[in-house]
Amino acid sequence: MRKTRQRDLILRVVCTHPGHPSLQDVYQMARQQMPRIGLATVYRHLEQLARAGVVRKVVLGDRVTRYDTNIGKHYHIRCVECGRIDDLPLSFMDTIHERISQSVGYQVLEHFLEVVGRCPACYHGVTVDNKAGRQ
Amino acid sequence: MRKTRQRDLILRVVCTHPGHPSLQDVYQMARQQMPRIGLATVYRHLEQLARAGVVRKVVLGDRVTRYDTNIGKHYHIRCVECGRIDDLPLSFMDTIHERISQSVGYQVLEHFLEVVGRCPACYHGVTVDNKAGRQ
DNA sequence: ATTGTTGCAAACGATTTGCAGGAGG
DNA sequence: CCTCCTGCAAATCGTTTGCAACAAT
Repeated sequence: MRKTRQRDLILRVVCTHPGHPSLQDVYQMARQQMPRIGLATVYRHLEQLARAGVVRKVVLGDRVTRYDTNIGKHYHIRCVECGRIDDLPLSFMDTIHERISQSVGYQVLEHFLEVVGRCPACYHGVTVDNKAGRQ
Repeated sequence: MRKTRQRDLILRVVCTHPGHPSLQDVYQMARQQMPRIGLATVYRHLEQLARAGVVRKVVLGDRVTRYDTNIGKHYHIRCVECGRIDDLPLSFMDTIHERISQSVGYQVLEHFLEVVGRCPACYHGVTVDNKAGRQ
């Protein structure tokens, strides 16, 4: 992989981002520094970063792909009103894999836990509604 | 809501189905009995059934909407190769809601657990590959 | 010079909506 | 006869891919 201005920018943007940026989020942020950058370029670099293990690709119930800069195994909570994502302070259940592969015949690869709710802001009626999405 | 031939058919089809049919699945099955039925009709009735609590709408990591006829709270396992879905023999964690709403400020509404793996058939190289989909 | 990378635009996959005509009550 | 429901087609939404021009080595 070559070193390019785009690559550097995307890496910088995604690593700087505190939260769980979606492809569109990263794209918008990148455009502020490089207005003519293409969505596909951002997409391909994020995929590559995910394959390389630098970020973790996350798909939740709202069907949006997000790239998590927190590599460690953990779960997420999503606000049904505004789309905000937070990490869950819940210990990762490593034992689940063995427990399951016994009972179902599956070879277990991974598992995801998603909690859905209303974030503090939305719960108190201050809904901002960046992006809704429910199931 | 009126009683129509389409409505009856869709209810019958979805309730008959043993598994976790997607919109497309129900559509295809319905078409066998009523070839000119529209996808939108199936979609709208399934949404309505979900709202009425007759079926449960489920979105997993492959982004496909499925309608689960098993109303009880439970989790799912998905085969990364062929897209097969099964219920998980894992007790539903009711305590999770209280535990979480304490630590994060969210009002917790619901939670989903998805295990991803390879089903017996695909694990043993007999992959049928109905529909792939990974994250 | 070679070859991987970029930007644009178009393809995709699945869901969701608009609307004129049709059927239920 | 009045509405709600239906089928068709088109819109949407986000992701993914094809490709000719471009830039890194």
